[in-house]
Amino acid sequence: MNIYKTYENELVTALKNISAEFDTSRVVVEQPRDPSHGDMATNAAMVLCKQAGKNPRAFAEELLPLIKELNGVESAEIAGPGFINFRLKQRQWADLLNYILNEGIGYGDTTVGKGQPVNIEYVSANPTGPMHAGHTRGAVIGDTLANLLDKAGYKVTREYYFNDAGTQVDVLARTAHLRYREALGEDIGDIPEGLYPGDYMKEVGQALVKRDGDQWQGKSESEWLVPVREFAVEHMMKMIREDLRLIGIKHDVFTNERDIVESGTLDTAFKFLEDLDLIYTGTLPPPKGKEMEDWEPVPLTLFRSSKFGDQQDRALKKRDGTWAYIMPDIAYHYDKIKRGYNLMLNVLGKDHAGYQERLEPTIDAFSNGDAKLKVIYNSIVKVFKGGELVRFSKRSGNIITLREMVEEVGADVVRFFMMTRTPDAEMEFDFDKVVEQSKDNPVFYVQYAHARCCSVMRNAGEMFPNMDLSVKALSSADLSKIDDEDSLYMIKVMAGWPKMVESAAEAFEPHRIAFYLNDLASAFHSLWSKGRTDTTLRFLDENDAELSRARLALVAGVMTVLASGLAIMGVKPVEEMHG
RNA sequence: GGUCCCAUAGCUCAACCGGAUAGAGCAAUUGCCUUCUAAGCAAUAGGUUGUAGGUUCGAGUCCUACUGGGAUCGCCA
Repeated sequence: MNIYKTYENELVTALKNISAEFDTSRVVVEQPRDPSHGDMATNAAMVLCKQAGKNPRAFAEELLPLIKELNGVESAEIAGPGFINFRLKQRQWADLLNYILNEGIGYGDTTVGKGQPVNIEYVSANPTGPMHAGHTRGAVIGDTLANLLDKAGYKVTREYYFNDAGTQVDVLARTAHLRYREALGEDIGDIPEGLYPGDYMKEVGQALVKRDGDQWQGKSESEWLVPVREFAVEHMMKMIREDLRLIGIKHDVFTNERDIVESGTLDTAFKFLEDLDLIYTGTLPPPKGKEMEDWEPVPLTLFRSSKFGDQQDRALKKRDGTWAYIMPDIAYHYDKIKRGYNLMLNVLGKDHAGYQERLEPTIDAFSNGDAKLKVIYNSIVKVFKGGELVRFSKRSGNIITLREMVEEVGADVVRFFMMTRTPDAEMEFDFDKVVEQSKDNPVFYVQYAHARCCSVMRNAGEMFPNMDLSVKALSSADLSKIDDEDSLYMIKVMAGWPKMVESAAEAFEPHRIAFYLNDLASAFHSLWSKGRTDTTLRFLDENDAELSRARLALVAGVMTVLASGLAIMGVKPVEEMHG
């Protein structure tokens, strides 16, 4: 239940009673930024004044009685350019709190997704090494977005796509074979240029020895390449899945390029485009603004993407006749559409800019315009350690792994922190700051609020040993006793949760949840502190069990909403803080 | 050169399909721990939202041009 939406609907109904002609699509009821403006505000007069042929304030005068008659409205007034602000009776807020307690963790669930299947692809790193800091942000964004859309009523599939066929994977196989020889006791010296130098490859070699013994030793590459490659890919994927599990990420579906090709999906997709006369043989113009020494015009198999607004047509085959990288991706999205996804989200690094635009034409063609791909690009994370920028370099093997991050600062910090910026913005992850100055890390602030709630409950248990502190029991408290301004404000912040879920889901912007939780925690910390100086505002009053019960209901509500939000973030709602 | 993204307080960032006096945290200054956990609270200060126009009841948000920063362009992935 979104209380603002409820009032908006009631208001629209009332407006239609005045005149069925009104276009009320832009009428909204929302929470004013400034609480002194009241509980709710509507722009109805300003939006409709033209249709009514009146000036905004005069029209607002006419609408005022309408507002005052809405259920539970205590007062209403006109402000600014024609806003109508109104306040609700205490009872409305008490009822809302009761509702929250009854909904529990499911408070904020909405149906805006209408059960629509949505495919969220994220991480999708190729199996050539462990997860590192650079992968982490996209992983967290994707997973949080999936949680969010799930709560918003979509049918979510979390998908991982990897390439197990390209040159990168052959390099992996060669590295694995070298480490395999090492594990068999050969002195391999330094890892040659062009192979993966990381130590994580050692265990691959050892595992291969364990499985296959020395049967690949001294054989030619053509003999061992395929089996070793397969083994190494499998091993890497296992490693990646374990890494992701460290931050609570588990994909539903893994799809690989080889399957796309071998199952014939790629050929089918290509033929589909051919049949639509979108494939031809031609020559591309030389790339602009870039020195290309080895460029020469060659006839290639091209896709008429320019017909769909692309800058130029795209090559689908290389000059040697093999598929260009884009073709398997095209086929992969063809496959997604065939699997019933009309909404496909893809979380990618910003270096993939243009991916959406390159794939959109084919997606339009495959789905007849019904399917939509939305790529969420995220900027890089700069990792600082010991005051210095850590550069990622696979070559040197000098990478900060996801595992290291989790071991040093914990999964909760990693997950929450990654969500405190819009995906677009670059961010800095400073190990020292995150550990030393906890104020720099909002996850503590939010978790602390939850821990404080738990603390109040524990104290209540001591003060009133016979009181039933279950959420259900507390919801029967006399909530009319909650009438101080700060407590009511607390409820109003909670009232905004369903709307936050909806708007964040519609915009595909999960980071808003983090900011909301911060606000919610802030309201609670403030309320708590009021009780330090003014004992009449404490949650617990030894001499008034009923009042205590009512206030504990409020605390339980805060706990519930915090837990509900933290669930989306994939962060644990802790019961006490340590250290 | 084309395309896309970004520009908001000293720093890092918010601002809910365009709403009222643009908000937090950090850094600065000042109060609050015999009182439900001070990883907290309260307060002060800090702004021509890069520049110039436009659209309208109303613009940080939309449009145009410009300035500055980043990414991208391919038969690479």
